[in-house]
Amino acid sequence: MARAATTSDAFNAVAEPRRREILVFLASDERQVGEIVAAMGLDQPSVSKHLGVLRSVGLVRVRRNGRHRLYRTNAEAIRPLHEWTETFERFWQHQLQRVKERAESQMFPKPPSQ
Amino acid sequence: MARAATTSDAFNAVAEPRRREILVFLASDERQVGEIVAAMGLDQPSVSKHLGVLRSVGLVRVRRNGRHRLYRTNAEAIRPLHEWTETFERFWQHQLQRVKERAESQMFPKPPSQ
DNA sequence: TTGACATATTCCCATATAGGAATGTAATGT
DNA sequence: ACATTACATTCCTATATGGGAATATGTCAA
Repeated sequence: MARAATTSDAFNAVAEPRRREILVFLASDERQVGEIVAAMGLDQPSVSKHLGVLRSVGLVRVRRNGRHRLYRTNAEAIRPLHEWTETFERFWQHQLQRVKERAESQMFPKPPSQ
Repeated sequence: MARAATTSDAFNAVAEPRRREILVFLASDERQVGEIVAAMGLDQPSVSKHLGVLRSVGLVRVRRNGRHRLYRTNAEAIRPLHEWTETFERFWQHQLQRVKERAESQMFPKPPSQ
């Protein structure tokens, strides 16, 4: 079997770095495609294709305005990723704790027991 | 150009759902490959290959013990994903706020101005 | 040494890319 | 109607995939 499609879910869609950039760029304001092209330094068809992927998994919303199309990030669609990563939060806190404790025991070594 | 390698970063590595399952499974305890195989219902070479991808981006750590290898999730490596998604948190909160306000204005419609 | 066990690696193949180039389509102004 | 602007879509190709099957590697036990 091949790799799952980029359009299969948000995890696959955001694996591409340019798509992450686009999502950040569109997070605060609506933008037309031309603005995204200018900001990303990609050519227009590439941007349109990335937007197509993002649209197909609900990561962006479009609105037509004359001959322009206004895209905006749909932050809600990023929540599942946030929540998945959050399940590991307590573990990396434990790991940091261990690192910290080891560092402190280097600075203030405990006397050998006995 | 083709899609970036699954081994190129954590974003690409976790795009595969079985790898996400493995990471969850290995989050709390060390496990040997055989246990992962049993838990995932994949066959052994597939699991080894997934572990190889996860290892190459630092998402898991291995320790050898006799003929076994003990894998464990390195939660620290998931933090960058968490932090990236976190940049959108305030936006989805705004969006929810707007949805909430619209729902409330349906229940308690404002009188038309003028 | 030989065999059994645990895991990794290699080879195979259908499939999906991302970008580049070219072309299609829809809306506007004149 | 026609040219122009703003996007989307299609075609192309090198490349990486994930699973299955087979095989290699490494470790222990007798």
